Amino acid sequence: MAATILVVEDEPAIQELIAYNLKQAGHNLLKADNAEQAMHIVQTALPDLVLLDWMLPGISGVEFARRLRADRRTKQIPIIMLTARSEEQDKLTGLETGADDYVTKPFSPRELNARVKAVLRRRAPQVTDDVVRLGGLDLDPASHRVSGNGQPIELGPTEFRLLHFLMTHPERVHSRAQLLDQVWGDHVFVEERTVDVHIRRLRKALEPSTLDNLVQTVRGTGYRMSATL
Amino acid sequence: MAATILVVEDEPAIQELIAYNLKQAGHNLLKADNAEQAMHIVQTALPDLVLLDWMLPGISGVEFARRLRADRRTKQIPIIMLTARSEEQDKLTGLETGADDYVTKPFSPRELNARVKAVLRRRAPQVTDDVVRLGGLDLDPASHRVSGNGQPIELGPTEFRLLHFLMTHPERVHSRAQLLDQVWGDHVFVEERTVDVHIRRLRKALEPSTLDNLVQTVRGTGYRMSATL
DNA sequence: CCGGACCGTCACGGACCCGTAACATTGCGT
DNA sequence: ACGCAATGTTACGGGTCCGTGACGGTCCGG
Repeated sequence: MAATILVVEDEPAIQELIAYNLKQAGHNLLKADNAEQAMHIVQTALPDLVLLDWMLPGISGVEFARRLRADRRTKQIPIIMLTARSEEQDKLTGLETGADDYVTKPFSPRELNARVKAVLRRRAPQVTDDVVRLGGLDLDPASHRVSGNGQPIELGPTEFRLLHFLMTHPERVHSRAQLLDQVWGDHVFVEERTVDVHIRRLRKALEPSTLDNLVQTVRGTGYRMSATL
Repeated sequence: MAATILVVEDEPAIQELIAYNLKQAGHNLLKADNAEQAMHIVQTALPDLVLLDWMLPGISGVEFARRLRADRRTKQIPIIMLTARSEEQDKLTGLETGADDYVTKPFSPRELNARVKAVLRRRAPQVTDDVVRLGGLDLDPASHRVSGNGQPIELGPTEFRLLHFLMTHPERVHSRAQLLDQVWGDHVFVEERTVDVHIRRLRKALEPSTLDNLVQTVRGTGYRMSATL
């Protein structure tokens, strides 16, 4: 539960307030009061979470977030943005840019802690190279092998990455766009329906093990990996 | 708890009275004595609450409220209306228009403060994707799963959003128009009776868990989610 | 150069869901 | 008790979303 958190905030008072509370909650704190400094810290320390003030001198919070998202090493670091007003516009821009949540000033320490906790919990399943086991499925990223109920399963590269992602983020609905981002990679221009086809191929490959119903459709939303049966 | 409040009132004496009291309570005050002026302030300052006299020269309070509700940026700003008469008609019109509460003149400062406090506290709970539990129902936005008394429940997309909204705003009556706004989205042209049908479908889906009576009808007003039984 | 593996797209058909109307029922005022 | 209005309930047509098979293209290794 203890995490390294970077706070990017130019007002010393607010930064102190945040830092105090998060230290109380058992986190390690890093501080920056502008985007350049923050960028440097991110590159070297790779924090688990960034608390980002939306209004910054020099490079804005929006731009900073965009740069984080552009780099493969930092793209999955969650961002909580701090915004002065509860303006709908900011929220939209923020969420589009890739912020995971937002907190409007003024905020209570309790609220801040709750959000931080939620975001960290949400990102909990870290992508590792460990063997993933779930619901009778075994997937080994190192050897690139998959087996269902002991029987080996043959998968193409894309289906493998797809299954890997789904298994490491189970019990959670992923939109086709999210799957394209996470499995195909950013900035690829591929029809969303393509996801359907690969889901189909994945299911077909899981059929012999009668594990194909682990991959479930949530109509109007996306796909989900069930953890049981 | 400190909030920015806009007072729209044409009688200087009453405006002063209100302003004095609310400043004492620690709020930031904005004042307007007609609707045009008020509209301008709202657009630029985005207050947290509007105290609105129902009888105004020029554009009436009703019309002003309607305009607030028409704009996406201002539609969720709560409104407390001040009405001279305690006539049932005014209350109904007001609540239909989207006022959150009303205070009838003459009122005591104590009552006014109480109402303001209540409305601010009541402000829409922030939408998070945390699991919602209530009265035996579990709803998980992330995995898009619902269960009642442990048994899984199948819902269509609309019923899911409907139940989600009701569970996050329980013990409160929602008119059909409000439900259409919140669940269907803005600017959709859908018959209000459609809400009835989806309520029906939701109840039917909850029947197997004998939780269907959690969704209650308030005749002449709308629907409400009960927190118990 | 050829063939296989893999991928992205498309088209078709079916399943599902939604909005509406029409009818049945309930609740409330008189 | 009666009648009106509000709500419950059901059925249906249309539209959207999704599963599925097929097709052409690309990339490599032989």
